[in-house]
Amino acid sequence: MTAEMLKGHLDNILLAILSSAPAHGYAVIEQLRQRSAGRFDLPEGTVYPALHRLETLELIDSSWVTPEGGRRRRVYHLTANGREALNQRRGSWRSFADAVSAVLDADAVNPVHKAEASAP
Amino acid sequence: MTAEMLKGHLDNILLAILSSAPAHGYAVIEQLRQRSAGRFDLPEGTVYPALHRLETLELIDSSWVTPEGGRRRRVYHLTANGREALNQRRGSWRSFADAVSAVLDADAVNPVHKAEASAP
DNA sequence: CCAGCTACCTAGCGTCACTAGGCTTACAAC
DNA sequence: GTTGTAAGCCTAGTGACGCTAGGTAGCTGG
Repeated sequence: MTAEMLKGHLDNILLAILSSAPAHGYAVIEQLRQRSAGRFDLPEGTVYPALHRLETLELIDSSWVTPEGGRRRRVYHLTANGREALNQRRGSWRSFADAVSAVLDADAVNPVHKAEASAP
Repeated sequence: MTAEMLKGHLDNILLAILSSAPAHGYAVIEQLRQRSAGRFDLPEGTVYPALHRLETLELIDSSWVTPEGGRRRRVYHLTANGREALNQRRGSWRSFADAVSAVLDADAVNPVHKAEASAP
């Protein structure tokens, strides 16, 4: 699971996290860790800039919240645009994932039987 | 299906293509188009450098071949390392894809019923 | 007081797919 | 014969983006 793999997909999963409930950056990171069974354990330097990017794109917006006896946090929530984008991106994720799987599994579903299967 | 999505996955699908049969660059591009039902229609400027990269990593190697009445082509085929790497990468692809799907579909399996379900 | 956690931010780096261009050879049409 | 089109290969440069490394600040417990 290299770092490059995430490129182009980070925005999507961030939107997905925020679609369940508004959350601040740190919480987003924890949610991601949980929902992915520890496979996405992202550094802050990855997540914060991504959130800023999404806000610039107006797919999310933020508000500062100070919980009782806590320090202030920046809480993000999806905009209408964001929700729409998420649905769209879920579709293109499926399309992409299907395409990759199709290529990866093309003739190697069961490599042992390959010769057998492709025989006339 | 943006361009960024492919990052970190291109090598894997190229290895997969070459695992069925050796092929030259142009043929790899066509195979990819076919096996992905047109979703991967990659420019040469993407594929050739990637093939060179894989050769440097010794996951594939190449030989110049001149077919009857044709011009010479550079034909690539998997090395033992390449075949091993492919198996490994198939695993990490599944892991990655599962994680993304898990996050994407977490609470949005049926978004229409969400409000209903989360109501007190 | 200091360690450690929460919580936020950013400049710079390295990787990588893609753009845009160039080159050569086979084959068909005019 | 030359012009066009497709096959076939290559590479310098660009832009996007995740990550590293570093900083700031508040709260809690020993």
